[in-house]
Amino acid sequence: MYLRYLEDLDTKGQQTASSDELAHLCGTTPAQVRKDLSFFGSFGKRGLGYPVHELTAHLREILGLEREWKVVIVGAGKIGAALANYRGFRQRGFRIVGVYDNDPSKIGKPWGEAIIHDMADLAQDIAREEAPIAVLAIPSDDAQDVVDRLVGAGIRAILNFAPAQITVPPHVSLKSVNMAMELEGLSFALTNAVASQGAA
Amino acid sequence: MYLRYLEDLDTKGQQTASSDELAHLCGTTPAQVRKDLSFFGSFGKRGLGYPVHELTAHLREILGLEREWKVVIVGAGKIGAALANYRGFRQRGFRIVGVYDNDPSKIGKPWGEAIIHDMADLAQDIAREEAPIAVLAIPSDDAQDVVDRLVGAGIRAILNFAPAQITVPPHVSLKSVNMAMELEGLSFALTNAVASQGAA
DNA sequence: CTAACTTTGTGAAGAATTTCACAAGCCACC
DNA sequence: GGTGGCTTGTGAAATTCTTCACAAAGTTAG
Repeated sequence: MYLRYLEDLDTKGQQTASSDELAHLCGTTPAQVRKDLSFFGSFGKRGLGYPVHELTAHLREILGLEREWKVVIVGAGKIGAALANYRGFRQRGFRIVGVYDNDPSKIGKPWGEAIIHDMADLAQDIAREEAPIAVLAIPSDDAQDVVDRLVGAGIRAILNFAPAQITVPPHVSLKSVNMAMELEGLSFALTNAVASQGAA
Repeated sequence: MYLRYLEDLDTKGQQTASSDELAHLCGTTPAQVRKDLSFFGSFGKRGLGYPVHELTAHLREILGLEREWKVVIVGAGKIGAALANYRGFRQRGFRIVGVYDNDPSKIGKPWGEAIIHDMADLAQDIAREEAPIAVLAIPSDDAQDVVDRLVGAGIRAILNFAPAQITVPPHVSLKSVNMAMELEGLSFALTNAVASQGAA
């Protein structure tokens, strides 16, 4: 999150930013900003603040964004389409090297710049391309099954959009985004009128 | 999350579930499950566990899912399409009452079951329909602007898919989902090879 | 060069969350 | 009815996370 705002400031040409300014932008506190950043090193200059451009580079390095990551998208439905078209991925160094589906009527059809591949080829393609990241945009029922195949093919990280709980071995990283669950969280907030404001 | 698994168990016909079993399913600890549930009341039976069907109903009530929520989708792009088509919403009591865009070439076109409306009508429609929830699927640049209009029209909760930090007054609930940021989290995990497994 | 002013980095204090551990309650079986 | 085996609910302990507060270090002005 810090990176996002620092990049903004950088393009605006701002040289330095104080923890106070960053905190205000990110909706947190100056002390939190300083603690967070100090975890990775001592980037700031006392009396002046943090050097925007330099810190941006540092964070990109820490996050591993200086290299290109190959990504496969599994599932050529609406969510898959939204993800494949999303410019943010390419901009940030995530290159989509393949889109896969098991629907015969879709296989071979063009899909933006890519072509939809048969899911049967998934394993060997991952192994050959050495794509470490997969984005899962398929129905829940097949999710765990496909995950197991991905893991078997050597995938190292999965971003899961299927509304299913899936399990992976400890050496594989997993993040799940569940849109229905997010809405349910809002439903709870409305029902209980707590006005629990959340920023992210 | 507990609700999701309890529903699964319920359809499987399971009568009761222990905190141990729920913890295993959800990837947490039995003590955590008990603490969480006890926050809302005393649902379990000692020696036996939690009554699956009954607890499901309780949680649905707590989350406010017994009623129907009207939802508007703002932005008829790929992400909007994915969301509008997503069955999980309807299934869980979220009814999409309108889709809006400001692109003249899209306005009036059919969109699944609905028709794309002009964003200019957004405010009055929200007020008339009394839709309390909006899903934001538009480019970042317009996000804060549209949010302000939604708030002015009386929206009470926003689910934001635009990769922008937006602010709302305290009486409005906000959740943001940022797909690029999720991928960056995975990039960090891979780069630092911590094998930090995350379930959600 | 000095003095006044800023801002970081970080121990220590404080707050929140998670885990532990165990009494109390429930069931089943004899 | 009593006994043994489970499982919840919950104070207390342990851990983690956040905030405070201030010395150290840098900047600017004169």
